[in-house]
Amino acid sequence: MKDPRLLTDDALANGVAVRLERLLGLFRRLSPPHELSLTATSVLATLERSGPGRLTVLAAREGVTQPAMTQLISRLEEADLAAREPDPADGRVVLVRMTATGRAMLARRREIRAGRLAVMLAALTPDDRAALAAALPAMDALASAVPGDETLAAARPLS
Amino acid sequence: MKDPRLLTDDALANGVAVRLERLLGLFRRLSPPHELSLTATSVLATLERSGPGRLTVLAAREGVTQPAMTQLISRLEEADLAAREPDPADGRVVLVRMTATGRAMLARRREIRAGRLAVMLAALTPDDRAALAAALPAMDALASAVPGDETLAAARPLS
DNA sequence: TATTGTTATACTCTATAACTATA
DNA sequence: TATAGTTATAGAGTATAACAATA
Repeated sequence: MKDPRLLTDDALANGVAVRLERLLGLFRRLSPPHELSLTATSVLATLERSGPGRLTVLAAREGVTQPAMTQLISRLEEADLAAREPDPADGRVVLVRMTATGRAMLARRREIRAGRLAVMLAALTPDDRAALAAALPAMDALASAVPGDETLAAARPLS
Repeated sequence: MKDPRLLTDDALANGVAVRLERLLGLFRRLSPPHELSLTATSVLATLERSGPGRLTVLAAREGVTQPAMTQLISRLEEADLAAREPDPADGRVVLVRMTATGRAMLARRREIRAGRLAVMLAALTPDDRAALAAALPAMDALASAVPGDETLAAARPLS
């Protein structure tokens, strides 16, 4: 332990896990209230980031069952936030895509959240803000390291 | 914008919000599956951090209604994770506290989560790990800036 | 016969409204 | 009369099991 800036892997994991737990609570309070479930929001975000995908793949990614995803997509479809499309190559498959309305709603929610977060960030010290800014790429790397985070089209339904 | 390390407040807020959104998904997948609801976990964590508190205050903090909290506490009590106590000073009040079992369960969940996170952190570059370690105090400051994050005993039921 | 998705049914969690007990 | 909490009832969201359609 020659370099005090570096923690052991275990200590860092504990530290990050604890902060994520607390920031999760913060995030929930920052988010516009329950017009949309947490999973629904996550599915829309996935569709926006990775493009249209199979229902089975979406279910595996969100950690819910296939029937649950069927119903969730039905609800999103009813609200005009997502849409089902047939797969020309395989008649059994349903491809789920995001609608323009869904994209707009996601953008609006993010705007509200960012606005509230900006108020809180303004209360931090400049050093803290700089540290957060410097950690953004690392957060991206961490989020991208999630197994199964390829494009939806390529991903398989989990072995 | 003389210093490239510093973003505008709005850009930083957007950046942090986007990362929190993605890391939230990561965190959900890292957590041991649904033996305990997200709100239940959050309540236990709050009780551990801030000590015993009123049911009304807990409800306000978690953003759920008072009846929902009544039922949640009943479930936690049945599982021996939390306990109700009367308030000697006011016969209407119920004080909720955490049990030793609840504390142990929370610790076990964190251990599992940290273990899984350690694997993912090991895949990052040393620079990324250092950036995350350097941002931990800022994350604490951010989480502590949440309005109503005083001790539960002092907090009021939200005006 | 295996795979993709849907339907049927039950359980958990939360909300709103009505109620009880204490201040 | 106001406040703290509970009970009653309804709805959203999820899981498991059984089913239909395509490969």
